[in-house]
Amino acid sequence: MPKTSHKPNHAATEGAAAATDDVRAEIIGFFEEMGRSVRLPPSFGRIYGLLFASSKPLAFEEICTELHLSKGAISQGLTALQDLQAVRPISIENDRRTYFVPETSMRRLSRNFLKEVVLPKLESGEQTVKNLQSRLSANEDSENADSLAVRLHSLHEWQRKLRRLLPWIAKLTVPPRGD
Amino acid sequence: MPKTSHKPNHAATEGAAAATDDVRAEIIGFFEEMGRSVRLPPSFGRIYGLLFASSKPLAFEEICTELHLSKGAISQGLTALQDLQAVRPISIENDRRTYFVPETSMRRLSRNFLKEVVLPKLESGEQTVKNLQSRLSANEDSENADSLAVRLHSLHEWQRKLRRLLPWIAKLTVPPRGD
DNA sequence: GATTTGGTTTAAAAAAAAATGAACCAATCT
DNA sequence: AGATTGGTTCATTTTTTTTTAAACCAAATC
Repeated sequence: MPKTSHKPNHAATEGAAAATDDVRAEIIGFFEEMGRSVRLPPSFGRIYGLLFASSKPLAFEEICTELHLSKGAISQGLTALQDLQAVRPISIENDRRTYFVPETSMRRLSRNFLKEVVLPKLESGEQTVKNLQSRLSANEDSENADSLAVRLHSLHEWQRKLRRLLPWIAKLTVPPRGD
Repeated sequence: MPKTSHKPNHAATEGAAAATDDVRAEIIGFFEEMGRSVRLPPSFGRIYGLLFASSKPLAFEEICTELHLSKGAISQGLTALQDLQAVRPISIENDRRTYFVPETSMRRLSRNFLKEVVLPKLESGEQTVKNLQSRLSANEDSENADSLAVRLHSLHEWQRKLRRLLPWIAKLTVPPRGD
């Protein structure tokens, strides 16, 4: 099989398939960019994009060759995406390889992301702020301790609000009567 | 004046000031990390953090020396932060230098951020998806065109929902009755 | 039990992002 | 006018991140 990425197809559907390949490339780019904005390496986004654009599960090897990426990159990418529950491995009869399908529910994707990456960061931030506040009140003396206390308080408020809002973001839903 | 970063202070407040400096360093680190998670270079977050931790406006030069960063870095950082409206320049009587103060309202900060960075990205994404959908329906033939159409549709829905939710995120408020 | 297949781990190379520092500019001061 | 101050720009260097590729492992096959 040649390495060039177009699939074999009838003469009749040839042009259309090429167009579809175009679309697929653009979807891959789209998810690369999406991932980028939440600090995933390009390869991770591209892997997800390829799976998203594919109508059937893909095996490790296929992903490698389609994306022209090394086995190492794919392995790392798939592991991370599984951790985020953005892709799921499935096994297929009489085939030793594991295939992968994308999580396509945007709702579940965002819920997992918030839970796995945003929430931990928020929690550690809350801890830091609490810690700073108590350290600050411990030595109540410096000229600017007061203004700092005010600012830390607003930070604390903000964290509280964000935490309350998080579930709604996860669902990407505006609550009843919220319209 | 020595380059070491502790300020001159009375013997009585010496220990406390050191502790306050500690707190300040940690705040700087906190914002460095915050910035990082929205893809700002470390220096940008640190500049904001320094201003946030300071009770009075700081001049360009002071920022340089406090953070041990080059003039170039500070200049770029301040420009970007001003674009995001995360810091504001102020002028002071009989002083040629411009001083800077942080925007401390977390609400305004998040509003600006969403408007300046999230919304544009969302809009360009919407455009891409629309474009892909029409290109896909143009050649209605490929075996997997259907499943792709379904997926693109869910992507579209997601964008629509996110757009509706954005204002609530900007305000970091759970909508009325949303509790 | 040797070999092939499917995949992981990791040191090293490549690429990308960030910081530096020197040249530069525009006000102000002498 | 010349020098100084406050700051910007941008080519170069440094640091960090990402990818590669080679060594490795475990399960299945010969």
